[in-house]
Formats: sequence, C-alpha cells, structure tokens
Amino acid sequence: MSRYNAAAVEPKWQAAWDAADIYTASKMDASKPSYYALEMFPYPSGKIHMGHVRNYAMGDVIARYKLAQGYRVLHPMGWDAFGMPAENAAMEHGVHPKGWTYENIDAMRAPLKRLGFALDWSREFATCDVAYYKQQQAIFVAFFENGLVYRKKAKVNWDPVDMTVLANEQVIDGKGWRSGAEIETRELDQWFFKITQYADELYYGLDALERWPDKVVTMQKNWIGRSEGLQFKFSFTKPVDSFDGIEVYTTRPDTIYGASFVALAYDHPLIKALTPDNADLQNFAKACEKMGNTAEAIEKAEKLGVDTGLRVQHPLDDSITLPVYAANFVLMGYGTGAVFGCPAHDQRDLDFARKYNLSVTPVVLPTGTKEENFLIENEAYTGPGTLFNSREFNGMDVSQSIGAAIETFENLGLGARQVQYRLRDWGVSRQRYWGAPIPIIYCEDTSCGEGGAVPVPVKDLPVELPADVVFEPDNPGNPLERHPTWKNVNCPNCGKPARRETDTLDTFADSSWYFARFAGGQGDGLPDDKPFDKEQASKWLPVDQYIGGVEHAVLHLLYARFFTRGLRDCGLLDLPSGEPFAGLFTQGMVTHETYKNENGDWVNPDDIADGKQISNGQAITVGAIEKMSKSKKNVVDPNEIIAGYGADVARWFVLSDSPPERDVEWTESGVIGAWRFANKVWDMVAETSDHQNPMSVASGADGDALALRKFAHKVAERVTTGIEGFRFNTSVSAIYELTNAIRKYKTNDAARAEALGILIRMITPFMPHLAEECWSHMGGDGLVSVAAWPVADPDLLREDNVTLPVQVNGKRRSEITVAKNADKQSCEALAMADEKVIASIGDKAVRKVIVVPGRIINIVVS
RNA sequence: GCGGGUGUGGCGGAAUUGGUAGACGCGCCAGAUUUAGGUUCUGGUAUCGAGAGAUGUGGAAGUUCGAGUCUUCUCACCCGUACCA
Repeated sequence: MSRYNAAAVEPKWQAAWDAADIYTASKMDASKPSYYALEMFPYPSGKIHMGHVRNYAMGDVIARYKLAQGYRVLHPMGWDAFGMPAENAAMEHGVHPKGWTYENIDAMRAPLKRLGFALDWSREFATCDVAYYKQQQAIFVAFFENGLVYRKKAKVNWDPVDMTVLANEQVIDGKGWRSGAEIETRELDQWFFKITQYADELYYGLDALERWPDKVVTMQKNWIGRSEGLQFKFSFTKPVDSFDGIEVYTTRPDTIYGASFVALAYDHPLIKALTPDNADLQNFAKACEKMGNTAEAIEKAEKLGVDTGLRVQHPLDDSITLPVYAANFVLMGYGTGAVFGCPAHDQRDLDFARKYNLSVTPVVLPTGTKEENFLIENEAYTGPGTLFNSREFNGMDVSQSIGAAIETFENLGLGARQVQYRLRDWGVSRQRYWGAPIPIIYCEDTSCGEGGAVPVPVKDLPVELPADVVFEPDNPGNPLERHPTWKNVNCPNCGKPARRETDTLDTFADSSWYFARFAGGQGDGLPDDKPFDKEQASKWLPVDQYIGGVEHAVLHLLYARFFTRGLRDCGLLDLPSGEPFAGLFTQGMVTHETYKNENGDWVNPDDIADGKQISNGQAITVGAIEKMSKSKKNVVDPNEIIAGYGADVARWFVLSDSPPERDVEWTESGVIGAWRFANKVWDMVAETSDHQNPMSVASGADGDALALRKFAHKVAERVTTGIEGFRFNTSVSAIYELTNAIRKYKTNDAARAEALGILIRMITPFMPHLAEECWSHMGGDGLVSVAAWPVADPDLLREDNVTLPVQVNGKRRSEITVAKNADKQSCEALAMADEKVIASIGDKAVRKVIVVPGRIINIVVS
C-alpha cells in the first residue's frame, strides 16, 4: 500500500485553492445567504501554539461547512498587534516594537497558511497598521463628539520605578510586577469611555443572546452588577458645616427599622472633612490605604471603624438616633460610599455591631419560626420571611415589603428608587508607546475646547507614532513623553501653542471593532477614508459565529458590545440590537503532561526517553496535565507536528476525542491514531482504481449495498447535527464508524463509491487536503472544498424493521424484531412468545405490559 | 462566602423528548502476516462469577413499568468572583 504523503499533498492543494480564489468573500456569489465566521484574532507573539490550531480549526470547520452548504462565507484573519510585549522586547533586546511586531506577524502567517484554513486573507490587517489606528482615532473623535468620551481625574496604580500606570492585574501584593516597586496611588487625568451609559442595555441585551454560553452571560451580568434599591438621606441631629445629611443606598430598605448605625468610607467627603481635626480618623485613613486589596487580605480583614461622634436621625422616626462611623468595609466607589447597618440581617454589619457593641434588632422573622424562638447570635439572617418590629411594614413578606418601603420613602419625599451598577467607566489612557495615540491636543488656552482639550480634526488624522523613539531599560516611562518634538503642536482650534496627548489607547479598544473593519471592506480592499463601509458592515454583522477562549468572557466581549452600540449611536453602523456577536463559543485549552527531573526542574518531553532525562540521565516524574506553557516546558510546537504528520492530522487530532468546550490533552499516541486514520482513508480511496464519481447515487442497490447506503446516509445525518451543535467529537466518531463500515464492505461497486463520496465530503471541513486528494483520485468534479454538503436521503433514514428490547421488571431479557409500524398487540404477543422471556417470567403473574412502539417493551410481573 | 460547571471502564469520551449504558478513539490481551524498527489485518476487552447470572454512570434517598438523564439532600474537583450595601 502507498503511504499518504501529506508533505507533498498539502502544499499542492493550498496552491490550488489560492489559484481558484475560493475563500475570498468578495468573489463569492452575492445572491447567496451570508455567514460571518470569526475566531478571536491572535496576538503576534511570534509563534503559533496548539491553542491557535484548535481555535482556528474549529472556526474552519464552521466556515467550510457553511461554504459547502451554499453560504457566502466571510472568514477573515488579522493581528491584534499593539501591546506591552513589543515594548518589553524593545527594552530588552534593543529592537523597535514595529519591526519586532511585523516580523512576528510574518513568522506566524506562514504556519497558519500551512494549516490550510479557508481564510479570506484579502482583508488581513494588523491593529498597528497606520491605516487601522487612523480609523480608530476617527472613532475616538466620533465618540468624543457624541459624549461617549470624557476626561477626569482618577486613582491609578502608579509604579514609581517604571514610571507608568499599571493595571490592577499587574499589581502583585502591592508591588509592581516588573519593577517590584511599592505601588503608589496617584490621581491622574485619564480618558474614559462612557460604558456606563449603556449599563442597562448591556445588561438586558444579554438575555437575547441565545447562542452565548450561560456561563459568559452570567459573568457579564455579575460584572455589570445591576441592583435595584433605595437612595435616601439621613439628617444630622446637629448641623454640620457644608453637609446637610448623609446619602445612603440600600437594596434592603425593608430592614430600616433594624438600622443601628450609619457607616461611611474613610475617603467619603464627610469623613475627609472631619479627618484633619481627628487623630483617630487620620490613623484610620492611613490603615485603610495600606490595606491590601487581594482576595486573601479582604477575607482576613477585621471589620474596623471609628465613631465620628456625629449622630443622625432615623428617617421614619426622628426620636431614634444612630451613630455615624467611618468603616473600612464601606467602599467609596460603590453607591454613595455610605450605608446604614442592619446587623440582624447582614453578616458584615453584624460583625461590626458585635465589635462596637451596637444594638441588634431583628426585623425579618423566618417563615414558621416563633418570635420568642428567634435569636440572632453571631449569624445574620438573610433569608426570606415576614417583617416584624417594623411598625407599618409588620406582617409583610420580604419580597413585598421592599417595594412598600421604597414607596413610603418616595411618598414622604425622603428618597427615591435607584438602580446601581458595579460597572465603572472604562479608563483607556495608557502611558505607553506601542498603542494608538489618543487624538487629543491640549491648548494652552484652557477656554479652548473642553478645558483646553481639543480633539484632532478628522482631516488631520492619523496622529502617527513617531518612529524615532528611544527605549531605555533604565528609564522606562513613556518614550512619547520623552520625544523632543512630537508633542509640540499648535492648537487646531485657535492656533495657539499646544501639546499632544502622549498617552495611547488601551489595546482592548483595538479589538473592540476589528470585526467591523473586516466586514466593512469594499471591493478588493479596506477603506482608508472611514473605519468601515457602513452598508457592508451592517450587512455582515452581527458575526454569526464567534470562537475564542473563555478568558475574554468579560473584558473583550463587553468592550466590543459597548463599541458596537457607540458606533451605532454615532451613526456609523446600522445594527439596531447593538450586539456584535450573535453566536459565541468558548473553546477549551490544549493541555499536555508535565515532567520534572530529580532537581525538580521542568523537563521538555523531547528530552525524555524510557523515563529518564536524555541530557543527564535523571529519573523523570510525571506531573499534572496542564495548559501548554513555556515555563512548564510542556509545549508541543505545531510546526513540528505539521512537518512530521501534516496539517490535517494536527487539525483532526485537536477536534477529536474531547468536546470542543473542554480541554483536550495532547498525546503522542492520539496523534498517531489520527495519522493512522488519515492513512486508512487514503488506502480505501487509493484502492478504488476505476474512478467512480464520488457524487454518484447507487439508487438501485439492495442487500448489503443498500445497508451500506443506509448507514452512510445515517452517518451524514449524525455528522451534520454534530457540527451544528458544536459537538465535533461526535462528528468525528460517526466518521470513524462510516470508515469502518466501508472497509468491511469489500465490493467495489456504486454503493461503495457513494459512501466514499459522502465520507470525503464530510471530512473536508476537518482534513481538507486529504479530502481534495481523495476527491481528485475518485474523479470528482472541481474542488471538494466547494462541493455541496451531503444531505441524507430521508427514504434511506427510514427503517422498516426495528429491534425492540424486551424487559422483564425493567431488566433486559431478550429482543424481538418487528415491523416499524407494528401495533402494540402484535408486539406484546411476539414478546410473550419469546423463549427467554417465558423463562424469565417463570411462574410469576404478569401484571402489566408496557409497549412503547419503536422503543421498548417492558413486562411487569410479581 | 457567592455564582457557574463537571463527576460514566485503565484513559479521552458516547448515550440532546426518561426507553438495550459504555458508541468511537487510545491503551491493553490473543492470533495472523510481515519483520528490524511511529507496520498491517482478525478477534477480544465495564466489574464479579467456571456458569446461569448478579452488579454497575461520585454517594444517599425519592418519582416511575423503566432513571446516566427528573426531584431532594450530600461529597469531590474545576472555573469565575470577591467587603457591591
């Protein structure tokens, strides 16, 4: 037999696809229905890894399947190319971020092409292309003009050594992840996108996303954190300078009669006003600022506070007064930065009350509990129940009393219903070079523009990154800031001296609209005078199927949902729902065993033979199965797999066995299995020498030939539903079964040709090169990549006879074969006559016989 | 703590309206062919039992003629999140 030679076959068909130009959306018949398949575009680190292979292989199955079904498919590829690693490389190796990035892109494009994905490369771009960030700046200006961008002072994590702002994720135990320096909190002018303007829409829009994983929807809902409650004001018992009360927010206004104190954040304006004259508050503020914000620190942190000496009146009974505390568990960033404490029904408040000997008055009685038996000790009761100790609310159920309490406050003019969000506006200023410059000019005349901030007129865009910047490892900071001339400009408004904003945009902005630019191509290219063609983009969007890692469940996917709404409201995009991705799939990771030697060092699998490390002979221990990562040395390089086994084998492997949403473990034996399968398919086709048309239909077949046809059509049905349901592993196993069936069927006749034709077309989305080679060998017309998807013939799916299991008391004892439409009586008669059934029943009495036509027969005896 | 998810052979996993549990692949066992080297082919492979048979989907209970699937409780692991008022 002849071995399938992937190394020779794969480039041949890739060239054929290129020559026929079959994956370019603009070349496809515009009258066909359109389908937009997209995988999250890669960061050009320089190397593709197995995670990429799996991600793009999944998208490719969808794209090729839809192509075969007659859709006009857009399946583009590009590069998420701005970001820190390029600047780190610049500092460490003295290279320019731009050169480093474009070299990496070239290094990654080649293996992606070798994998044979059905990608439309005509729309390729990198987010660091001037043409791209020029349009991103235009979007920024449009957002600015539509009130979606503003500037404010904000607290940031400032690294005094690297001289930059760090994201929260980059602060580890209060120290900078790179410099190790103690991080300071600074107030800096920062640009913000007004994502909170869409908080409600972003929240409720999630409910319409039926083809999103529940998990992601839940995570986004939690992130947006919508809550409904009451905001009202406590009045002081004695006047306080320049404050006429304390605004608090609560979701439990029903527990107002259980209130025993009011607590404010240490940085609440009222506390700040009191602090200069109060040593206790000064110490307290220092302690609060020091307190870590790691999960562990918060867990352990004791509920602490300082009595301010101020007292407020109970809003519904001014004879009751409550003490006012500064407390470390109240956050200025949420609600009003002030709360009332109801210790009986909130654990945090209870801990605090016990510490400072404040009263605990229960006001919610759990259903079925007697008042005299209900005691709050060290556990607050947060469950449902009936109000008591609450005057006008007594006897109400918690669920109705919340609304009643809000109404009471509103009627008395004391407060109002209020919706709160956890979501904050998106700070986009980064003190970095390798990003899109924020297109703002600060005029020396602060009456110009908005406080001197003037957006760069669209005609003056792009604000291009200067090439001549210096990266000094000892002087990190922002090279744009250090550039001798770049920031010096004249105000576009009034011509007075001005300076450029030297901050660049958060790179999450880059990935928030790239899918629209892909979709908004015109003719052969992407427009240079606008972000995207409105008509084209509106036609393709939303993306029909988006695929990527679950690590983007919140930030990227939320920012993109914000951007499409902003683009819509700026009139740039016609997308009423505002939703960029109609279907989302989050795929699992590619994992691999890890290995350690006697020193406890990670060992590369290549360096292991017979349980010993080749380079030094040390014994190897097999560790946990983990995500492939350089640090754990458990990475398998896709290039080596492609070179050794071929792209098809790599693709087939990452899609078989594990369900797509779960992790798949890369194993050598699994790869060999995939490789053997590819060879089996090729052998079957290769021995078919008389070139029967793979599109043929063996309509006259009977006997074994008919059985094979029926089976092939059944498998076609299963493979199709597997792909539709994102269960590629089940499609793969169905394909295996068909392969086994064809191999057992020895006759080289029309039925076999038909079954092979179905098989080849079904493996096309998974192993397109092998499929083309087989198709060509069989004498199929044109390219199988554009051949029609096999549709099961309903006549062949229908079975005339069925085998029914016969149970006695729920245990399977025998089986009978009956006509599909046999009536209950005849089924029962046949079952009762079965020898094994008779033996099982013995001398027991038959109580009941259940016949489920086409399914099962169960005989109940006793 | 809260939210979400997952638990099925030696392993990855099938079983999508409650109806033959273990498809398919890997591994393993036996045989055949070939033989130097990622062969190929045939058969077998949940567990206990010689056998008939019994048991079996993390555990316990329940609903049902019938439960991997539904209900309640419970255990383990994974992911997300964190003083959100």
